[in-house]
Amino acid sequence: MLIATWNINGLGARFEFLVYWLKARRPDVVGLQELKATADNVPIPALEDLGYHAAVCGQKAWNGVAVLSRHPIEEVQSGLPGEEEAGARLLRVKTAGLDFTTVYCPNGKDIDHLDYPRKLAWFDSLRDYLGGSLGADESAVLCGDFNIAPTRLDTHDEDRLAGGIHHTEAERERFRALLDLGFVDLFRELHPETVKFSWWDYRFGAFHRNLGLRIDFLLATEAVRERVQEVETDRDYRKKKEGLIASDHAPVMARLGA
DNA sequence: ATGACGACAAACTGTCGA
Repeated sequence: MLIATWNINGLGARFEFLVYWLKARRPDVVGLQELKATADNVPIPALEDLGYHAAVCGQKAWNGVAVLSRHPIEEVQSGLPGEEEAGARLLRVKTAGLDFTTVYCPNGKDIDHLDYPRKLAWFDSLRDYLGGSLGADESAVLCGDFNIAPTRLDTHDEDRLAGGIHHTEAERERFRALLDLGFVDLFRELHPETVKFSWWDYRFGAFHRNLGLRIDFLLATEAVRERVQEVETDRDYRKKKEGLIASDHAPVMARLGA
């Protein structure tokens, strides 16, 4: 079974590219972020034709998350409780035997911006919400765009960027607090020393110079981690495909055994 | 190296992203 997370940067702009990727990789379950679309803008019949069920937590223009699954989906939670003002950023479902949550965590903009303390507070809310509802032996996945580079291995320039947005100790504490709930970072578990990014700026020729960040994660509980065979960043799909423009994020995928 | 890119809403420019 293949699970994945992907910030697609606009469902309307990316749908054809998304279909292309779904056909190529055939993931069983995928968490999508940054739909920038409402639920009724999601082309459900086209997804059904490809064999996917869909659950959507959307809003106009910004944010928005969804789960696509080749297995039936039971929606558990749409929106992070207490953080409604931050937008459509969390969706939790049961599918394929998993407690599967996908999140689009706030960016924060800059450490001097009002959005930065709001970002930290949002992570506190996420920890409190999950901490109160996560079963110890559960097969749970928490995936998405976390907008935090957890360690110096997860950024192209720790020396220059440390202390700035995505690289502050306060953000990194928030990330570790999620791990403390019983999650592990699947990519880092399998590749303790590997520098591989999941996001590259559209500007500066950043992708081709590999000036990126690893901010998209598949976190999972031990029951899932035991099943993991491989984890990879689908870097090839950060590239233009048949004239279609890619997202600025690459998908991150994990192969699970039975 | 902070400009370059791209999406979106609304309007042909501004805001946001990370």
